[in-house]
Amino acid sequence: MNDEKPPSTRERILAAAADMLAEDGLTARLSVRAVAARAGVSIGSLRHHFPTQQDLRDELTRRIFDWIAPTDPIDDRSLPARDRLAGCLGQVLAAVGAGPQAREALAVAVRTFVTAEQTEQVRASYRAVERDTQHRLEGWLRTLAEEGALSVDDVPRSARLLSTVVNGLAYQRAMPADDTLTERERETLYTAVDAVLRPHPPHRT
Amino acid sequence: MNDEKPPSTRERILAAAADMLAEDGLTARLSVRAVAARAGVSIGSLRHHFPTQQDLRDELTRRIFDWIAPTDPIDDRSLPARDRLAGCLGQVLAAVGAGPQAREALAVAVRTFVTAEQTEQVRASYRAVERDTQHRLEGWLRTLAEEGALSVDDVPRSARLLSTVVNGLAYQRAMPADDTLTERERETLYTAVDAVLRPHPPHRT
DNA sequence: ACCTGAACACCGTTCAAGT
DNA sequence: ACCTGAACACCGTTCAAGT
Repeated sequence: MNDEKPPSTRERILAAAADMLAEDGLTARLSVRAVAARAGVSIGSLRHHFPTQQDLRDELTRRIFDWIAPTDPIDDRSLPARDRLAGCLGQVLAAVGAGPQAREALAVAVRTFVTAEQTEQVRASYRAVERDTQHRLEGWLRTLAEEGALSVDDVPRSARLLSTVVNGLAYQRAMPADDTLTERERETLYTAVDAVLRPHPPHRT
Repeated sequence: MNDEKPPSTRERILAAAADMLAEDGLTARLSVRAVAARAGVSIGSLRHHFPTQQDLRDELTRRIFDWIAPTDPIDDRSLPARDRLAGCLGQVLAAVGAGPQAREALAVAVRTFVTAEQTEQVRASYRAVERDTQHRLEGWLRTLAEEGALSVDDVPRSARLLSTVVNGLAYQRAMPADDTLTERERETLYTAVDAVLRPHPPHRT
């Protein structure tokens, strides 16, 4: 059966932008004119579907994040430790969301813990959140420590670094960064993960 | 005695840019035309002294940081590389402050960039701040790379990790803190620094 | 060496006009 | 509703020309 539908203009625009991103990587310049030309669509038409250039980028990043990582891979021993740990951290970040959702998340956090009156109640709530995060991270790290990927003694300190990195990434996601910082985010995540795990677990290259 | 010297064009340009930054805060729009007009100088003249707009920004941030922290620990070669780098990051964090001051800093950042209407102006301002930070970090790392403390190829990636870590620490400083924050902060900072500098004993790959 | 401003090649957004 | 492209108001950089 033929369920091929002619791609809508909106989809063609998104596909064109995705192609450009895939080709040029981080340096891709997704200008109105370039994307419109690539999609074979007028500037006005692009603007009709995406009122601002940022709307285009937001939708694009939303799809990219949807496309990756639905499962928790810490127990998937078929993968290298670093990939499993990075996957877990990626899921934590997935909960933060991207674009407007990430901004909302940070705004809520700041409203709740920073600009709110600093009562003991507030402080306790934050400590609880912090502790949960720390426990979660330490759990993952202990799993990997049992496999020798790192020393158990390093678990708390490493968990703290990773939690700081995740906080930093969540912060950066909330900031009006450029289009898709996914690639750089991945890179930062892996740099942090490799800093925590034993140097060079796999011997192959 | 009169030691008043007529400010050079270069200084007038920097002063004009500094004024605009002081007036409008981080969202100040330091375009070639705006700065040149404010300084009473032509576009070409501005370009003669600052070949690119980023050169202007770099010099501006360099002076601002010189103003608040005149000594740069990176140049103190009597100390190990890791202590010098950690010292530089510590200075960045010192600007963030602690306690109420750190909360205020985060609140302002969120108000300015996150909950504010996401205009192109706002995005451009944040990108500029981000770029300035990145350049500053890369400058430090390049200094250490020349001494062999890390590879020049790793500089951009390492700078991004450190910038994420600093953002994460600034975030955590703003949150209702534990007592022993500073100690753990130091530890996290050093873990990150050691991750960036030549990892572990001289086991060459 | 320093300075000028026009010119160039971009950018994102708006909008009257078509279908 | 969807699409078009010209027009507008910016941007950073280049450059022939002046002093």
